[in-house]
Amino acid sequence: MEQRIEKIKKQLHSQSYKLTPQREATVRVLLEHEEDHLSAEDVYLLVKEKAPEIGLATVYRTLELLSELKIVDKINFGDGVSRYDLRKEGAEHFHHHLVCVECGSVEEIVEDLLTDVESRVEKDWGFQVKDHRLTFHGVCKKCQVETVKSS
Amino acid sequence: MEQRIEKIKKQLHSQSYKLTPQREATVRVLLEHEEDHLSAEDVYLLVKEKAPEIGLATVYRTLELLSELKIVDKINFGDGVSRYDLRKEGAEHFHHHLVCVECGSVEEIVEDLLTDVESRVEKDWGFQVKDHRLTFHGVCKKCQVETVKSS
DNA sequence: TTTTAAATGATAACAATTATAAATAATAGA
DNA sequence: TCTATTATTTATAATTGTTATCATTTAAAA
Ligand SMILES: [Zn+2]
Ligand SMILES: [Zn+2]
Ligand SMILES: [Zn+2]
Ligand SMILES: [Zn+2]
Repeated sequence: MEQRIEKIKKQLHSQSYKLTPQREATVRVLLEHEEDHLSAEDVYLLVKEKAPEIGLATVYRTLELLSELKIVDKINFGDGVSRYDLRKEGAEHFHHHLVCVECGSVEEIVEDLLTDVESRVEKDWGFQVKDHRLTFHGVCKKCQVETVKSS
Repeated sequence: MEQRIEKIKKQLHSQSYKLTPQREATVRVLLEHEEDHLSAEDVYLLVKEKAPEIGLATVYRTLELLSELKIVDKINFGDGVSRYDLRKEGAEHFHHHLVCVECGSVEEIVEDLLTDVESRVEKDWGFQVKDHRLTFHGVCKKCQVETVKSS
């Protein structure tokens, strides 16, 4: 935890941004909920628990800043809200998601499955890939079992 | 054109929906702008040109309906708007997109590059894939040339 | 310390989307 | 056909997520 905060602090400093108390509180919330996919509002409410004086605008600004520095990725699962997802330690690219259409759960795939696909895209379409967003929609393991049971 | 409208009409009827004049006008706009990625507002303005009496809410409802029937796919490129994209004729899955971070252009990949990846996901993660969303962010062919020129 | 710039908090403004209710059109039954 | 019922649409209000504004605070520089 502390190490990762320290690292993020350095990333901010390298672009001459400061890790203010508000920003640190926000980053801590993101770290403590790394498995989740929090909306700005979610983050705001969680940060408020430890630092009640923080404003919603500051949370939005912080998340925007962290996005620009590629510390978090902004993602949208189709409900009207943006969600903010910490990059995995040392990850070059954004990780992938499995969204269950039955229960709404979101699972993560950290492994980069797209190496081959991306070289094809570069070669055959002449498009220089910098990053990607890949989400699978389907039925999670748990819901598959449920379906079998109830049939 | 007429064939595809006829087909969509049947898809609607099969779920006991009607192809009202407003819905037809909306579908026509989508067909005429198949290469584009129109927002609800975009569609509304274009439909209004031929059927000025249509209301924005109707366009939203129609797009929602077409989404449910998998006639169009709703996609979000990270600006705050949903965009609506007709499924390619006979396509099983949603096609992919190449978004240029320089010029904002959006190119399409109709070929399904994910067959292997999806079978891995099914096998190794036990997730039953129904559909996907894949977008690459990077530099398009044209902007790569620009960069070379100006350097 | 004084000056300057950066960051914050409260709140207003904005834009996209959804909900509501009255009007219209289509459909089915008598 | 007329009537009743249902589906659909229009106009508009309400809601929601996000961004902009501005006065205030904090931190850094001179
Ligand atoms: Zn994630
Ligand atoms: Zn599930
Ligand atoms: Zn497309
Ligand atoms: Zn480009």
